[in-house]
Amino acid sequence: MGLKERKERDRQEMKETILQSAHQLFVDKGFDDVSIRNIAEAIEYSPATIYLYFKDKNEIFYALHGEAFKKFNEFLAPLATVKDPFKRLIKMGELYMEFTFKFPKYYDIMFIMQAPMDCDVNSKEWKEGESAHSQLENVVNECQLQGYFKGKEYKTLSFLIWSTMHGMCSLALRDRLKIYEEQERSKMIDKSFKMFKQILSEL
Amino acid sequence: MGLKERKERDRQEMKETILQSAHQLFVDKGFDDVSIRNIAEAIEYSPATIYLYFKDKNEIFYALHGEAFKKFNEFLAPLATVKDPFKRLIKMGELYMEFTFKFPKYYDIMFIMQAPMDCDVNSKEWKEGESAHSQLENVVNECQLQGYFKGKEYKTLSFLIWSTMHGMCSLALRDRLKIYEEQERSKMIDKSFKMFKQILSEL
DNA sequence: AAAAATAATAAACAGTGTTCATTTTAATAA
DNA sequence: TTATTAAAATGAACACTGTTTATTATTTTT
Repeated sequence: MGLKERKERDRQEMKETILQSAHQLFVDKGFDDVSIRNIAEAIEYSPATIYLYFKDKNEIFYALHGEAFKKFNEFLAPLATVKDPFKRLIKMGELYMEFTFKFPKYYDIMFIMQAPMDCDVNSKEWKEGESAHSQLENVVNECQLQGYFKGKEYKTLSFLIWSTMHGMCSLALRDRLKIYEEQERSKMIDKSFKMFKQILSEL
Repeated sequence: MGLKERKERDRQEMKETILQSAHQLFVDKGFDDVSIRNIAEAIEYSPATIYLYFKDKNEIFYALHGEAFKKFNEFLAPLATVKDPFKRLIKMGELYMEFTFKFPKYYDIMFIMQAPMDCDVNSKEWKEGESAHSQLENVVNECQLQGYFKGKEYKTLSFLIWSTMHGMCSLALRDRLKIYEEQERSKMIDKSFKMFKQILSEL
């Protein structure tokens, strides 16, 4: 009687196949430059078949969005070994930045791209994203227990820290540093990040 | 003998007409959702005509990009009346934020959208953008002369300040604050901006 | 083996940016 | 004023896009 189950398994496998192809193309070219037809061609199915497994391109967006956050959370795994909360916060920033420039297309989909309105706040993809964020809030909170960031609301400060990191990363990714000389440019991110860390340590 | 000149004037007028239509549509719908055909229809010309005045859609992007920065610089005009450099810096941040949420489509094109690689660094559109940025660096520099931000490179700090403002604004514009409760969300930007101003004052 | 259910697809629709041969309009010369 | 030349505008096409639907092929069930 394992028929229904096998059917369901096949279905999940097909979804997985589609997503793997989408993933591959997407990492190379970015979401907007990958068409349904591209994905279909890669898996040697017709474009219409994609629509039997995903409602529309947005649904693929969300799947990749979730995948990106999962990858991001894995990327943050080394944090577990850092006991001191402030050091962990700093390390977190460093990993954030490393991830950004190592997987720019993922960063794009995670934080920059116009995300479709209708997202399911209860999906496991969403939880994956929430996890990363609460990890930040937790470490900031822990810092406060150790005497850092006195008199500052940890949630607000967390958002401010995230904003700063995101600002630097997204301006770089979206080529808004051309106001700086070629040489200056590459070091601007490093220098400002260094300054940011210093400011945090004196807060 | 003013024939060549009139021709050139007509040409500029037509470019202006196209740009005005593009502008209007764009402010409503955003760049990606405005097609060449939309613009053509609005000015009652054929789509092909647009290409007699603009090389491609990117060239229209740049024109609007320049326009946005011009508008932004005008928006910053009130700064001239603020003598104290630190107060001026704060006011600049407030205007930056106000501009962002008043003209989100412009902000998008200025700082978020993937800008085409081939931009002319010597164009007047570009200078307009540079002006806003050097205004920031100048005011930060002036702050230092008054004793603020001791021991910090003003250019680096300027970028860090910009990054923070951009981070908050762009995360909000791109709907990345859904991790916060509906009620909390609307106040998060205000609270973090307030905290940022406080941090700056103690730097 | 026939009937019912499922899966895959070809073809079409309405849209996109862009190009080019053709036609219309305007300026010049006879 | 008319014929010729130069400029401006366009219709139609190309190669794409996301998406839908009627049709065909494949399984599963009777």
